[in-house]
Amino acid sequence: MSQNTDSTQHDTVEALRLDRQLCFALYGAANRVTRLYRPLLDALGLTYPQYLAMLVLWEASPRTVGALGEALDLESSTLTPLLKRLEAQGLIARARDPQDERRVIVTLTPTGAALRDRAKAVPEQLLCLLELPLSELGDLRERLKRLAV
Amino acid sequence: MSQNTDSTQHDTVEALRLDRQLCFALYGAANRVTRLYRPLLDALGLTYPQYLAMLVLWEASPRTVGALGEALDLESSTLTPLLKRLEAQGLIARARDPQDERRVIVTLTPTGAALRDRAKAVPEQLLCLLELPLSELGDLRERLKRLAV
DNA sequence: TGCCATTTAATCGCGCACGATTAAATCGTT
DNA sequence: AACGATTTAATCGTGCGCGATTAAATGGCA
Repeated sequence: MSQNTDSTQHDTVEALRLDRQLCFALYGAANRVTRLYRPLLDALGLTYPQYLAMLVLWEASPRTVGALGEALDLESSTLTPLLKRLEAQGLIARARDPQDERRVIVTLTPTGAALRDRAKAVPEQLLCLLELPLSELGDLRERLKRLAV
Repeated sequence: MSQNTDSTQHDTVEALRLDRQLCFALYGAANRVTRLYRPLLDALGLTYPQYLAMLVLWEASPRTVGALGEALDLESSTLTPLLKRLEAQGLIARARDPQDERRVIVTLTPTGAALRDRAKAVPEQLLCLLELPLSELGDLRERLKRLAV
């Protein structure tokens, strides 16, 4: 019985340690990468989530808030304030869709579209900071995309 | 020249798209995993970062705030309020180190230590939700740990 | 001993991130 | 046409996460 108890306790220790490593690795990596982006994005006046929103808009500009939320996997409770800040910076415009007044259409302003030129150096700069071989990058990305669909 | 311009523009598009995929995959995966933990941790009355702090404390209980911050890679500006909430729940105690009044020592209360029993089911539950083969898990963890040291 | 540099947490302000709720517009069905 | 269900953003409250600053204790050195 003493052996049984030991084994159970050992399993608990192992399970919790494993869990710590798994989830913590993801949590820590995300925090570290955000910190890595900060100095690069400061120059553009963007936060990391704002940069992500701009990346999505640079690919296709007039988008509804809902479509942005789908692309970024974010709720309107997160997006609405973020978009208001981008609007206050003059990078985007927000307007109700005349066809369907429930929707809000987000459009890049000329300033917002122009920011793309200054942003194009960011990916390479970040890659340098990451010190991750390009070969591993694609593989890691695919694994993460599949994680917790 | 037109070809040169096209090629440059194409590179920019590609770089920004790649960047979006790389950083976004990490960002999205971290958000999704946090959302996945939420219902499991609600039962324990913990948030995900609070759970991480408890995992660290369950491994070694009297720890300074600084040591916790090192283990979790978090600043005191994040940890102090989080620890105050754990203290308010009766899971930990915070006290100045008599040997060095600058330090604050964090100790598990009996309640906090006992919570470990109820938490031991969490890793397995999460693994089920993740639907990630165990074989991939360790590999992913190692890659993430190396990411952006 | 006295004094300046360093260490350590705490505080403050800002910007996410989310669940729950609300409000308005649209849709469907009768 | 009417009215209940659904869709869509916005709002609210809570809890991070961080950089910058502050305050207190300690250490080191003349």
